Amino acid sequence: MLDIKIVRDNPGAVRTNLARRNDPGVLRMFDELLGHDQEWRRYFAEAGELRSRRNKVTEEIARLKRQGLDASERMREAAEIPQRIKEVEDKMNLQRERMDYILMRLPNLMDESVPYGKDDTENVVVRTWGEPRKFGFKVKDHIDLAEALDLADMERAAKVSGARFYYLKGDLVRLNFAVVAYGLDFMAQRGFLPFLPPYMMRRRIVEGAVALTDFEDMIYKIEGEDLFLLATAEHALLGLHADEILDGKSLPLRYCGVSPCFRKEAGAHGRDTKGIFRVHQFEKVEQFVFCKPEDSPKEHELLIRNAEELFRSLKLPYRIVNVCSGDLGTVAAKKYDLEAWLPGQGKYREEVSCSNCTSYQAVRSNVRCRDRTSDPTRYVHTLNSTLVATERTLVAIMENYQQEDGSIAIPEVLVPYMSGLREIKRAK
RNA sequence: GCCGGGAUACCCUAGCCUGGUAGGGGGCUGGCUUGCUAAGCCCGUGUCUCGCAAGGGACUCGUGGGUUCAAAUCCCACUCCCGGCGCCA
Repeated sequence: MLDIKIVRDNPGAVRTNLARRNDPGVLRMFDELLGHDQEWRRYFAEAGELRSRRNKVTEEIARLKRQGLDASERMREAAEIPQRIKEVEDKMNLQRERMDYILMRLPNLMDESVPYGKDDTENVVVRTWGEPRKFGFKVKDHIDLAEALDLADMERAAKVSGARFYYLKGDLVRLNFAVVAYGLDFMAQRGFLPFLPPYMMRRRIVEGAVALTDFEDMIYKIEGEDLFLLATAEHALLGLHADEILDGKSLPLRYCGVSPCFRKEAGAHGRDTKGIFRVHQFEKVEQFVFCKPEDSPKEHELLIRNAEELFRSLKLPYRIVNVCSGDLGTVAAKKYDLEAWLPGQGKYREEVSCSNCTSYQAVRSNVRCRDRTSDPTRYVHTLNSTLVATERTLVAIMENYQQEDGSIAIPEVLVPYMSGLREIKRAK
């Protein structure tokens, strides 16, 4: 959510930035917002004057009564004010509701370095690491590998739970948790405090983190309760400090969360319908940072570097893209994706998404900071990045580490987390 | 799930019964004073809004309603915390 004060101070600059979204609806909403804000302030001032008068008369009544004098004339005068206050407040609240409606739907301001583009085909590659491996045999995709080695059961998952669910089996289950455990150690070594968050959250907390359009498309609701299934640990980590004023000296707060992630992904039909690349649940180790506004660009670079180091340690070739304006989404001011090379598809595919959300989530969730209690408060900046998301990373490992005999080698760094197992073969 | 107690500013706490300017302590901040392992005193300390500014005004006692000229205080609903009982991998 945009900070209304920033909007008031620089309406022209904010409008120019929003115009880069190339969405006429956004500009229309923005212009409406300015109108509602002016009206709101007018009614706000009027209500303030009325309350001021009422307070003065009320004080006078209290004074007269203390002195044992007759206050009935004053009380008659005061009696008519509450009705008028209510009328003005109703008008004021109507304007406020319309403002909030718009503010909850306007996207974040984009960073200047975001490239202009219509969709994900126009993201800009900023660097590439590693060479796609040359295979001396016919390469399989992860679906064929899983089937040949009996590492997953998609058909029975469809029977039990529907499309886009899966059973992992055998050593692939162990590899899944090896990746999580490795990721967790990796983060702890870098001073990120690990959290295992609640897997369900109230609406207020989710709304503090995501755009409302994403809400319906992505989040599972618990029937009959004000609870929603976690789509990423990011949301729960942000919610940790909702409505708090953080001590500036404690910033940056560098956290990591490990959790399952549940996603509806409505509208994604037709893409990646097979296999475990795009699914309704997976596990993820997530990086999350609360920092001072001036520090967010360098924290953003830190988070993407962490993800890169992890993928390098797994020896998975990847590239980093700077996500363009048309693919950026509502919440992030700037986003890097890490795309790993998938030999089975012959493409780089998204494994990691690393966002600088600036103050967008902090305003929605009301997270502020200050160095001294006598200083004014400021909204913090928040950043989040995948470190590693298991099912997608399993796909990358399976396809990149496949061997001519059909088995899959275990990346060196994961061997200790697999009790020394070095390759996954077909069980006898 | 049941019974009882509670939620006051950055932190702690008084006020609630009996409605009438939210008081005290700590912390932080700025200032003043005194010759010294520091102490004392004073201003400030949340949100919104009007104003170039100086400075006004409103709001804020867990949340939302209600009663009243006036609500931290009375009434209703809800949330969370603490204690006891019950249930429980």
